[in-house]
Amino acid sequence: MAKKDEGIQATAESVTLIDVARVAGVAPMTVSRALNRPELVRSDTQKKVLDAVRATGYVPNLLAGGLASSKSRLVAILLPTIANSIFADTVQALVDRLTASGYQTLLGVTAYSISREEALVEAILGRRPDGIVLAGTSHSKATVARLVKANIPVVEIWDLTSKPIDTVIGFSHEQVGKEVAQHLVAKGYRDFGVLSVDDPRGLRRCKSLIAQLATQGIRNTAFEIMPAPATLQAGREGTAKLLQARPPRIIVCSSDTLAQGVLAEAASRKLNVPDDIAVMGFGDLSTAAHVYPALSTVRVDGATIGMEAADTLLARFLQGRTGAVSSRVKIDTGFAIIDREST
Amino acid sequence: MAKKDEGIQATAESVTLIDVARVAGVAPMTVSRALNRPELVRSDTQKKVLDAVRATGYVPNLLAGGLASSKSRLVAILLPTIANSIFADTVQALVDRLTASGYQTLLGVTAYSISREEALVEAILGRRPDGIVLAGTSHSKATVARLVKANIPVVEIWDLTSKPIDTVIGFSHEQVGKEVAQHLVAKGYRDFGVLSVDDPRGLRRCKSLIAQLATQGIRNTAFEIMPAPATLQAGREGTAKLLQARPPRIIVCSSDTLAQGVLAEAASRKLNVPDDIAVMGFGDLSTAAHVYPALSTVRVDGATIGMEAADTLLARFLQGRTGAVSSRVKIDTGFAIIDREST
DNA sequence: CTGTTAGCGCATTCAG
DNA sequence: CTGAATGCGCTAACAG
Repeated sequence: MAKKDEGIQATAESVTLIDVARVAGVAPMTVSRALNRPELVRSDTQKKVLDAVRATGYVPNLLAGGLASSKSRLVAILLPTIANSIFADTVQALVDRLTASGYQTLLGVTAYSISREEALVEAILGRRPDGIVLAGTSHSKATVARLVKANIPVVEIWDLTSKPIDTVIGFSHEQVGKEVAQHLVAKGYRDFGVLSVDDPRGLRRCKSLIAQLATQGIRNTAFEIMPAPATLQAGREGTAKLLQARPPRIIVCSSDTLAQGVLAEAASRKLNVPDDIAVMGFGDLSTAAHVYPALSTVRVDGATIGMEAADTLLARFLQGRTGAVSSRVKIDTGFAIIDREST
Repeated sequence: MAKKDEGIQATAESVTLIDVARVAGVAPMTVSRALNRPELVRSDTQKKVLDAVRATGYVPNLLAGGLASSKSRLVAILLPTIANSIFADTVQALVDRLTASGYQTLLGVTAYSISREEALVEAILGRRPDGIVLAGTSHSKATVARLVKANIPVVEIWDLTSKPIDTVIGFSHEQVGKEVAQHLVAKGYRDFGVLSVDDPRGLRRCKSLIAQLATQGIRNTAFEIMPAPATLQAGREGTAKLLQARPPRIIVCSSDTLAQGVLAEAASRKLNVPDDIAVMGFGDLSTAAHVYPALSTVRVDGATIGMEAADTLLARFLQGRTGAVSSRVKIDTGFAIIDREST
């Protein structure tokens, strides 16, 4: 490469450890130690090194470091979506905690597609992350195989399963559906409409609810499925469809966003909630709660899921490469039915 | 779990290029080419390689690849927050497009803190990303210096400045404030209340609005600043404060979330919008628009910003390492005032 | 079209 | 506590 030639401006072709060592008057290895394990270095050499780092504007090359140490200090997070996200709290908590411990986060968006997830997992594994967090517990065989082979901590979140790949943190969507059904039947409801978007976990909640209703003798439940993503508009349209058939006494939604659409549609039809028609959502979107005091919902603690996931990973990292010992941890974060009806 | 005692189970200590080469009966370099530039390889060798890859379960180590080629195929994105995010559309578009072109995205959350941004930039630059996207145009000197020195494409989004580090894509927050003021004054409003959260860009919009009002002879504008993040609750409380002094004819908010709070508070006080009190938001949150047909707002096209940012980066990547030639591109994506008042 | 040689920048051994 | 050798897994730049 041309040394001075046209004298392109201070392009400073990357400063390396060696440059710093030269300036500090020590061996490269000493610089590395001063930066990564300061406790192994005398404080005066430490100072020399830090001065040299500042003087040179050295930025450690983590690719090289990772390659040499096979520790990337990277954690990958795979989510269906970030727009309109009930995962926002989870991600925020996760990223916060990991960043505080010196880990960086690689973000992948699967768009609810198992094949996209598969491609992403492969691409991401190439980056040799120290850990990976996946939303959901339903993955392709190939994905699971790769994950297992990668031999790193894997945390599946926002769901529960009897056979986690490694660790799972979340709650049972079937249980949500079942308990909501029981709760509402106990309150006296008999005539249900169910409105869901086409998202796997939402559908499972709704199907479980319908199944539970059936076991309690309620079989005439109308079920409307809208294409993802959940929007207010989808909620309104779905409501219109449910109402034009045989108006149910209560509409249960797969998410609060949808539920808000129901409320908006109800308002525009001068239907009173919950007296004319009751509405149950999911997710405890704070927006919804404040604007619609009558909206009942199911609260899930997204932030806790994120924190637990981060802590699980960090604990694993500390205990070092434990080999392929999957501990198969299962944490049920639970959920709470929030009944906001004034009745 | 140890199957063969000390023989830890099929830990398959990472398959490398060399293993694949051996299986395929070719040189390592040929494997590399078959994977990265298939057009340079005969199709039968290509096939042998792919078979070997499948047989071995090889996953390329991108750390090593990046180190050797000084191309990481990584793009970093720095945002103030992802919760309650008006950035969601932007990120979605950005990630989608970059992923489609084989780039992965590293996510950093700055929490509106310039010092956190500084630390994050340093950490992220260590990963040698091929490009970086930052929200905002206000950074510490050290951050800018590092970014310039890194000699990679830098895209600043969601704002505009006369001195971009490299490329800037967004709109002028001062202009938003000014035009909103002009618009509302032209409609006859004289008595304003302004409600903002303590977020730099939101404050700039509000201050600009107040300044413009002043130049038009309106100086009695009440200004309430709530701590970030913007929540519905903050909107309600801020409204209460504004109303208890001298109720304004219109309340302008730094965001739609806040505006929804205003609307909720107004509703609970039986105030009619926009007749008793008008409300102007920012961001065109679809939720707000559907639920409150009377909420005026400023629409910004987040998805376009994301797409433009991705395209800018991809174009730069294609044209190769151009050296330190910062083209200083400036793209004004504009904004639109949406007046939903029935008047 | 394919193989060979030589690092990329750092951390893991060991010595001293 | 510090230094020297060695290689992580891959690709650029050449040769053939």
